[in-house]
Amino acid sequence: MAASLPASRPLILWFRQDLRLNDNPALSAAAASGRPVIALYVLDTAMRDWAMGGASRWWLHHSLDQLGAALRQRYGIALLLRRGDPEAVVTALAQETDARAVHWNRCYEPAAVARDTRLKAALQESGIETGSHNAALLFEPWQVKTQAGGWFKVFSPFWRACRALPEPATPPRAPQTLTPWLRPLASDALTDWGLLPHRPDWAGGLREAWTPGEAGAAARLQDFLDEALTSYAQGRDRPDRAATSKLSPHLHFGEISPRQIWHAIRMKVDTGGLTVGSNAEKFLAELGWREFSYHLLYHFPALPQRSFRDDFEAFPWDNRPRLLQAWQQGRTGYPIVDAGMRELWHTGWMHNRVRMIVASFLVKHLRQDWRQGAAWFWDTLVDADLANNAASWQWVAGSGADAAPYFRIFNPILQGEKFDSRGDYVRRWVPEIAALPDKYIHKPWLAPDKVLAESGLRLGRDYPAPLVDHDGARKAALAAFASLRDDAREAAGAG
DNA sequence: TGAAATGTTGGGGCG
DNA sequence: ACGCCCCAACATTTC
Repeated sequence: MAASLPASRPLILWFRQDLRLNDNPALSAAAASGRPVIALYVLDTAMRDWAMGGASRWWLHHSLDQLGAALRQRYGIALLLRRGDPEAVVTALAQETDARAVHWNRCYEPAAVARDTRLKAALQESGIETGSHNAALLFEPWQVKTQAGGWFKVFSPFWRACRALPEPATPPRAPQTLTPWLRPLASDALTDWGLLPHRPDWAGGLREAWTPGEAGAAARLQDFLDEALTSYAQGRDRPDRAATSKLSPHLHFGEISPRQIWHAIRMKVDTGGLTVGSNAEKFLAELGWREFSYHLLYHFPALPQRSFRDDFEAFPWDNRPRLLQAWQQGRTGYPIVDAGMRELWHTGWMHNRVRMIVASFLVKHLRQDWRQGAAWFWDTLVDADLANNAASWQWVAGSGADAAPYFRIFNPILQGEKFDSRGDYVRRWVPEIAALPDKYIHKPWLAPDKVLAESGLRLGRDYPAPLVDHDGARKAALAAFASLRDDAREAAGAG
């Protein structure tokens, strides 16, 4: 009877990286409160480090568009859009509307944690109730502990510990009703935020490749379950096949939760038997790597800026913008590397196997600082995610937790021949060498003149000669690594 | 979630 | 027939 008194003070439901209605604990809490709800998204224009990159902004625009439509259709609630320093915007809105409570789902980036902690204290100080919920992770970073009570620095024991915890709860569906707050509020228009590229509009490839939003995420998951899961363990390494889930950007923006994925997989395994089982295990472990990245970032907040292994701070990087730029533009002369970089530029995404290859190439063959690579990925990936990006780059560089040892240097030719054996992937993204026979598709510079001529390819003109020699670059990288070790030994000896 | 260098073995060509 | 050498093919070690 008293549940929806018009005079009841409102609850602010603050959307952040949880742009969905289903399995959204903050939204469920808002519904359960019975209070009128103000749905808010704040564009953070005050952020200094790690402001959203171009590809992410494109995605955000469409995801907010979808969320706004869903809120309106389902609940008759408008998504209020404001920009500025989120702390100030939320505080001001709470005062403006005499809000009784503010609810949100947690973010785990160090700056967001600090901000939310301050905001929570300030709101409570003014007698406003706050609620923060977990919508983004299977397990909270502080929940997973070693025997000794510390945090994990190695993946396998981390994931084992996760699996020993109670399974994540079954994700609830979106609540039936939310009570709208009827007083009109000034809102920005989404188009005013300039999130979409213009002059030039480089987003054509993104539009072809993606459907941002909760419905798009659900469709993507269903497609993966139907088409790719049963051969995931093998197929996931093949960039020439559509064998991965491509859920990463949806996960980043919270259009789907890892809990929803976990349970969808579980249902599939229960009905599908063993062939699904081992593949599902492999896929769940990928969710595990995501959890591990968040675990690392939470407990080592400098992860995006600083090498996890201290000795790596002394690594003799070869700071040469020309090399970095050739890598960014996909003009290294190594087809598998260039294909990956061009896929990234065109679609805002790159196959995971190829990410490892291009990252290894930048850090080891070109000896450019992993932070340069991380910054480029940050700007160009639609799934750019601070925890995943920092942890993964450090993993490849060898500077991270449980990282690949530095001497593990991918051979871009062998990797290409192994995982893109017929060259389909390379031909798609590096069309100028498409006419080369399979034998030379991953090493055009070894093709005899006759073959080059028949393929209509002038090496060094139509397609670059290799930027560096593989064997020489490999040896140089190993030497640089050795110098790091010697420095450490010397320092220890001197100390 | 590598690759290259080095070591070992065994079949077969050949004098 | 026998020993020698060559060199795949595979295993181990090293970076």
